[in-house]
Amino acid sequence: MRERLKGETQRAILQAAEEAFGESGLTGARMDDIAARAGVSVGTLYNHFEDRDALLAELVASRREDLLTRLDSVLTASDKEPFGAQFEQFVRAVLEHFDSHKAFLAILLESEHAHVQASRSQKSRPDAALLEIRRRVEELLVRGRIVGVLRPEGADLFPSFLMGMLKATLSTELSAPTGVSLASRAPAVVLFFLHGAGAHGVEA
Amino acid sequence: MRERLKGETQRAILQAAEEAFGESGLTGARMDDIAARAGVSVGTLYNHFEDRDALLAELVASRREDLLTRLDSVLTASDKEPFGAQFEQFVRAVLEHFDSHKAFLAILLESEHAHVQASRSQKSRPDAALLEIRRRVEELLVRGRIVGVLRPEGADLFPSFLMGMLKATLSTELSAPTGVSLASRAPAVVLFFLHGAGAHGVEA
Amino acid sequence: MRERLKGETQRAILQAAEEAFGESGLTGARMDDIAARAGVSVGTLYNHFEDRDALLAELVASRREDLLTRLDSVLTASDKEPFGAQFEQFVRAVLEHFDSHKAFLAILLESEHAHVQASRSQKSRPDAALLEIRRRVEELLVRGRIVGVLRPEGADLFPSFLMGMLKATLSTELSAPTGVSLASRAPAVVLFFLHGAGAHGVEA
Amino acid sequence: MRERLKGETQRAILQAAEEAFGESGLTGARMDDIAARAGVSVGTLYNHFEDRDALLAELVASRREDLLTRLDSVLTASDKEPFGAQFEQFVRAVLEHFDSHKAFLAILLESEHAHVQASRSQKSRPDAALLEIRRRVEELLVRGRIVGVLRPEGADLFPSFLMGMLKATLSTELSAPTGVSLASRAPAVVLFFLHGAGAHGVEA
DNA sequence: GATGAATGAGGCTTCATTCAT
DNA sequence: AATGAATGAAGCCTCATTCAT
Repeated sequence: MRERLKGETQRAILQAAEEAFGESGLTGARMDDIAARAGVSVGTLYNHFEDRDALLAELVASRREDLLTRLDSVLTASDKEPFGAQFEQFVRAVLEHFDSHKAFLAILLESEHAHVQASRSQKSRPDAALLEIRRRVEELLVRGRIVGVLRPEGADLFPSFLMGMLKATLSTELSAPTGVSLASRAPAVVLFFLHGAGAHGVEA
Repeated sequence: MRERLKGETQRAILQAAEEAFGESGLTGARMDDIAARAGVSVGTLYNHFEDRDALLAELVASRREDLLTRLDSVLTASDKEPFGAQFEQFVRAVLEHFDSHKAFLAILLESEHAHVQASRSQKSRPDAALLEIRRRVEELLVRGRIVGVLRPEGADLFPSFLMGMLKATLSTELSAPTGVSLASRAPAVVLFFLHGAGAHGVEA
Repeated sequence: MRERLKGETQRAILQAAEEAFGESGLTGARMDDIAARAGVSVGTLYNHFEDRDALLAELVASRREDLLTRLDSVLTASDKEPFGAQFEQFVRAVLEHFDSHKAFLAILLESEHAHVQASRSQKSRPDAALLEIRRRVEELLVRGRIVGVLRPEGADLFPSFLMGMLKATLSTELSAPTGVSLASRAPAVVLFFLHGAGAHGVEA
Repeated sequence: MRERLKGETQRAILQAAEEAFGESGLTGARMDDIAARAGVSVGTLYNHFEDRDALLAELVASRREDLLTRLDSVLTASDKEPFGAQFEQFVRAVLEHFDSHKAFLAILLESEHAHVQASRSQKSRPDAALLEIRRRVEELLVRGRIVGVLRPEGADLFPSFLMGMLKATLSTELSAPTGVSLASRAPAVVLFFLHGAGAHGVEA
């Protein structure tokens, strides 16, 4: 039962860290603050994690795990469906995850080019989560091309564009919160991705 | 603020700051480092700028100025051209600016959600540059809708999507440099924006 | 304090502490490390000893006990022998003890001037062991003077010199281990102590 | 003249460090304390020295320099004198240095086996000073053997014994201060080293 | 103006000790 | 009596900012 307590503490710390990093940024979050939010003392943080970087790395890994598990199950479950349906479900799954982890994802976006920085350490690669999403996006789009729903010309840029659109969806909400769930925008994202913004027979 | 920029030292400091912020990030760049790069002492930095934030703000303002001047002249010059041509020139202008200021723009992207953070100060709003781009994007897209090239349904999301695509274009290059100029991707961006990735008679 | 040592756990802890203090130094040894070496938890350390200092004090007391018992029995047993023989046996006994407890004695030497420091506490006086040795040395040398083997001039410095030579013997071995037992150097120490390094008819 | 000030500060810091390390020991001395004694702030310590270890290393190097310069000039100056005279002057020079740097030397002795510890770092080897003294001792004693003043039997242990005696002289004074200068004990050290404690015609 | 040494608040981390299980 | 997670005071180090020269 001490085990359970330990697990609880660890979870509380990760939760607190998610809030703190989300609010204060990758470099701005302070260990003291995380400890206070988790209702423990600083020392306890270090009983569970090697150092600040290890804590951040673990946090990112844990949240990434959640998302990837989700995405993979969506991809698997909809594997027999037509591409359009699978695609929309995938987009929706990503946006739903964004809905639940807005603040934290903001810092992931912030850190996307962290390798450019000589930040506090090299250990953590928070942007790995985005890379994993991108990998799924690439696989999915390959399938779309194979089944003939996506055109082959310029297809190498499609993953980036879709990632950009997804990030922009989150980004816009973060800058100007509307309260509307991001997931509800999935159809609009899909529609735009497939047909663009041109006024040429979308309805066809 | 305008005439100050006349000074050679000023310019050198801003140039040094652009490099330092680009390499070390918004919170990582150090005044010592900037001074060293500019070939002056720290004290001199403070003779020219109130504090770190003012220096950053001035830097952003200066670079933004360049971009906006450029964008506005493109928009004005192509005002009589068909929407498609004007749109492509606009996109190209943005990407060309990205080409010349990659490192610095990386930190702009990084800071896009800085207001979420309780960063070192509130004074500087580095993301204002992106907001200004976005404003032009919005105006441009309104024109596209008016002339009937863009569809009205879902049009409120188009500016975000375009911004996302532009950022993704930069972002991809930063993560995996190809050496190809971003500007050369302008047509692909335009094509995707207008028609999407779908295989439904783009040429039609 | 005496019967406590009966406990197996006690003994294990003291043994672990001897290793830890020997390896990491008086201030460097950590309670966690001692516990781990002893195969118990930190809590257990505190069930057996008031605090870190008490543990160290007990350790030193225990080891000192061993040495002094040995020295006293040597002194008693050789009380009827000529001074030279007794002296050599004494020196040999000290060096044999050094042989079995090198690492720990290194930290005793380290701590010899601990009273100069405002170290972690005042409670423990680890150097008391050395003081006890010195007391025996003094007694022994007084006898040597009485029986006429040692000269009276400058005799007040002899105890220090002998202590210094004994420590130097250990010290040299610690810095540059030869594998030769310290005890085997006893005759050389005695010879030097009695006759010095001069080339003036030692054998005479 | 700013140069001069900088030099002054550095000297003041080293002086303060000597006191602090002398009083509180190698691991006990605190950067705050050193700063306070030097009349500067912590930050200033770090403007002059990389970190705590570098400060300590510099301190030791500086003091070692003083001593070695002294010893070498004594050795050179007395090179033509008979061995006995040169030897006594050497011993006196060492003891005089001990007189002026008691507290600091105490910590050097303390640290002599620091390599046994996994102390705060590996950078500083404070005991190098003692090694340098020992090297001079060895050279000097070789000369003594060559000129026939020292016997060859057991000569390999003589340097250690002499070092031990010198340290013991300091050590005794530290434990039980008499106020008498260590240098005044030089003749007694020399006499003992050459003739030992035996009552066999020292006067011869 | 330029200089750069000094400042000191603020952040990270360690580790002896406690105490509920 | 043993356990080991939690505690938090204390120490090291960083870096934006100041100011005497």
